[in-house]
Amino acid sequence: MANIRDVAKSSGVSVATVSRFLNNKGYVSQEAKAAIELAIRDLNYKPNLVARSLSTKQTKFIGLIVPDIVNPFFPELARAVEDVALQYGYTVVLCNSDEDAEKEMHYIETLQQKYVAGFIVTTNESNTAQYQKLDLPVVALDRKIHASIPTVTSNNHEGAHMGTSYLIEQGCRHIVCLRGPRGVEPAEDRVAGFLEAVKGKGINTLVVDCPFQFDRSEAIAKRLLLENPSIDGVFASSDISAAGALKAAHGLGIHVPEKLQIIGFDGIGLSSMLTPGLTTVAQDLYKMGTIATRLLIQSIEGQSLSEKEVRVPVQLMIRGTTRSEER
Amino acid sequence: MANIRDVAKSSGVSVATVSRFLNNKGYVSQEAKAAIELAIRDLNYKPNLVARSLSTKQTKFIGLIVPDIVNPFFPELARAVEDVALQYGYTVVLCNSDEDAEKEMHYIETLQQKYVAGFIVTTNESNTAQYQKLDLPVVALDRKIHASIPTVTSNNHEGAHMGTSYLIEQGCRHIVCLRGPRGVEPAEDRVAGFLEAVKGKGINTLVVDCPFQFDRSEAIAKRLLLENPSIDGVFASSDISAAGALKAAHGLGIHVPEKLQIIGFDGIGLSSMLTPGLTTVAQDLYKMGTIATRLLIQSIEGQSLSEKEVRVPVQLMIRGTTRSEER
DNA sequence: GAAAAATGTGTAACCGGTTACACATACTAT
DNA sequence: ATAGTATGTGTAACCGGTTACACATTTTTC
Repeated sequence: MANIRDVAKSSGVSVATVSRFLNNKGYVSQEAKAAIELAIRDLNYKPNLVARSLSTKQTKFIGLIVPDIVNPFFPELARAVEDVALQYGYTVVLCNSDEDAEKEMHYIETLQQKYVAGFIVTTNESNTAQYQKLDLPVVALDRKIHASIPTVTSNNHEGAHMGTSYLIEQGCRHIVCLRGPRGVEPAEDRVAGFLEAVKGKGINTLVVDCPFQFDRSEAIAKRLLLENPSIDGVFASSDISAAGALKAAHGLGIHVPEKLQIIGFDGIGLSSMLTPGLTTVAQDLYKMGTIATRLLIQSIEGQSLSEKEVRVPVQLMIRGTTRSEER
Repeated sequence: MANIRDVAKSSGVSVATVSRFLNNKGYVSQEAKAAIELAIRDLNYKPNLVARSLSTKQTKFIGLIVPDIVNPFFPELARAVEDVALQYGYTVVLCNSDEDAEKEMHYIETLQQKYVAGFIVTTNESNTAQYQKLDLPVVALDRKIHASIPTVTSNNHEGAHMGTSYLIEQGCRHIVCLRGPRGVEPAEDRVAGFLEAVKGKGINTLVVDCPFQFDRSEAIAKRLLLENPSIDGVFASSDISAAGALKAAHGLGIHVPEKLQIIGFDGIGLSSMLTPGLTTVAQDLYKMGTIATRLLIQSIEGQSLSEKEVRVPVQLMIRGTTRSEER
């Protein structure tokens, strides 16, 4: 593989000139440019990005930290991150943390040793301190890590309020809220939105902890539905949990939406694949991912951030797990 | 950040000795070891992996090329790849190719410039030639690229045969095969398995092209079911397509599995979330991913490969979209 | 007791870029 | 005519590791 010195020799200029040409920096005469271009083509020269990184202390790698890429929520974000990254010449390093602070730490350290340019974080560990003292750009996606870290989230509170209100409008009087894990900011916001929507409406409510996992959600919903036959509505804090609840209802022979209405949150692809289609408070995941990535790249490239905290609006997707008006 | 020269100075030895210590290579006396260990702790020294890479022309990055991480099939592979990679100190670079040969080429080139250590490829472009002339280790996962490239696949032919035979056993007499895209090796093998299973059984069959996409699959299935009311079985080449068919059947008021039985292929998480649960020919995706990654790492680290072509067995998962024996 | 092998260490070149700085020339302004 | 600015270029140090090679000392072998 040809290197920059070969190009310099072949084009009759110095490496500095070639480097200036490559980086569009400083003065390079037209003749020099032409000669260098020719040499580059001749030699099929490609700059060695590792050498460049060593010198500049910067790579074009972005670390994307997700709890588990198998959870269908995250690929939708990852996809958006990757698209924007590619557009700006970056590549994405995938890090599954399993919500394990240690594993997450490990990734942060290793990638730092590899001069990663920045991180997009979709996890909510106690590593807050780590991220702050890290002097690398970080953007929090879908969950807030710390006030000092740029964040892209949905309007979770409003979304939950909207979804819950819709359940009430459609006639639910005994609603269970399958809330997400404690301490996860969006989950907390959604419970708050739920509670606010329900307040003073004379609704019988039940708030139950429920992880963002299908199997666990199904089991929890099954138990609840058995123990409380009067439940006629489920507000789930995630589509995965809603899917679990739907499956549980089917298993118990409870008709959805006639006897039980269910509403999810997220708007992942899965929600439209279920039968009936899942009514859900859809986040614009793709948009969230692109915004977060653009913020990160801005920050990497030393521009001041256009915004520090972005809230993407949320949209109620009405499908088959709630009764439609016309019935 | 301390560098190796700082460590050398602080421990009173030369950089060569420190380097030998770090890499467990060559002779280092006990005293030197102790002094270096101390210095490393003192200075909180972490080797600069970029500098190392420049010198060794090797990184610990693995490129994972997938068509689209949003397709739930691929995260399950990605997860396995990542787990094994982490175990061996590698990190995974995520590349969505969108089945676009050009995009794929772009990734291959860029990552080569970054000294990526090897590739795991789950796409089936015409880039065969590229991969061959690439003098980097490559492993093909879930699809064969070329005889010269180590490959990990499922027993697709046998699986399709098994699934189709099961449909016949359960009474299907007019089966449609939703086959995957042309030229994709596993899709071809599955059609072949289907055709073999059906041969001479007096089964009315229909083989239809159908991409691995939910929406398209639903639309195609809908049309087929409307045009051919006698169809009583669907053998889909992927769970995604099967999910589309299931949704189509529901939409048309066709009861599954009473009037129509459906069987998928892949065994992704989605299959158990549907109602009824999808009967499917399950691949052991996690295992496939781990084997592929281990092969790649073996190859990167210069060991001769234990196997060149691995076929992972497949398992029929009987769930609710087929009639169970006891009915 | 001499030769051979094993152990231990340091110097300096190398990987392939970037860039500070010195220097040269051409143009512009006064 | 002269200073000042814009344009253009090259040398060499630097980023932070690895490693070939030379050399010294100790241990083993016969």
